[in-house]
Amino acid sequence: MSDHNHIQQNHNHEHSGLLSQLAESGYRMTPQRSMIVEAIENSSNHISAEEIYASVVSKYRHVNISTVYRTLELLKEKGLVTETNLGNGRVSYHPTGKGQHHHLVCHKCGAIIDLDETAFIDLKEMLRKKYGFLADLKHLAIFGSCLKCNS
Amino acid sequence: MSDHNHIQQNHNHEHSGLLSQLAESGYRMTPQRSMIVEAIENSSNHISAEEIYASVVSKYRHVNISTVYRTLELLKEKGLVTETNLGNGRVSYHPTGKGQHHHLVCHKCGAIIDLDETAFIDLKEMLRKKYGFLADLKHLAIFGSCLKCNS
DNA sequence: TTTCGTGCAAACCCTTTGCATTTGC
DNA sequence: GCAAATGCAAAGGGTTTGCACGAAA
Repeated sequence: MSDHNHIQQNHNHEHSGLLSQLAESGYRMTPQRSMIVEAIENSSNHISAEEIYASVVSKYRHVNISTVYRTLELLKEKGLVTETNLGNGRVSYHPTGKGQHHHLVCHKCGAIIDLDETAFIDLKEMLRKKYGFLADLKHLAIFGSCLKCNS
Repeated sequence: MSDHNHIQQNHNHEHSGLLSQLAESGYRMTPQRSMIVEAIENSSNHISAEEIYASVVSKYRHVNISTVYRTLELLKEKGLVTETNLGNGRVSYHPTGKGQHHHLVCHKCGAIIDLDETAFIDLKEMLRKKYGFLADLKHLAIFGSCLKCNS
């Protein structure tokens, strides 16, 4: 469920972008990091820590989920992935370089509708002008009910 | 910290509004519920489960936090309180009857700026028209950095 | 070889649940 | 008196941490 709305492709085929950027920052190249990064880059859209773990473990059984969390921590610090709270205590990750987008999360059917990054330009501008607040709209998820569910 | 932006008052002084509404729904009146509801209604703005618990326990030592969670569950079901995720894995509660508002959360200093419920009317309308999505904007928190922090 | 990264297990935080007891009505 | 609410303690889910071992540079 909730994946039929993800129509975003991977137009950007530089090999292991995130991985090479980690390496350039002086971090070591390990098979685990390589697989974790691959899972993130191959995900159609956003992917949770558990999903990354599942993907990696299906290749190498001996990977531990704490390594996934530690790698995500690194990637976040370096600004290479963006974290989005999609509700239900679930946090998802997305490579920053793939472009930002926003989420409309239907609390009835669980569908996630993606909006491109320009969708909230007006909102952002309003908040800046009125409140001097620089909204970090890489992270925005709005909850509600979708077209199908509020018929 | 983060409380200096809460300048909202309790203009609505009917005695124990939430409590009487619970009673009208057939639920029993207990000292625990009364204290929990009081803590919510007296909070300047939004209050977490732990904060409610702390407030109640300071009066009657024998209250248990599970009772707080169970009462919040009831109040949510009845639509008497609104739940807002202010980040940091912490969820806050607010009496629905006090009027809705939105939050700008500064991830640098932790300040929470309140916006009144009309602030996102345009946004809501845009989402409805463009996507048929009925945004539930009782819950909205936007993260970013505030005027003081992005000087 | 030496520092960094990993696996493992245990701890963590917040929230939920099962069950026996107490309480409101 | 009886159903509903509570306290307690234990479990749950997702995430983090300490530590000794293993692997990258």
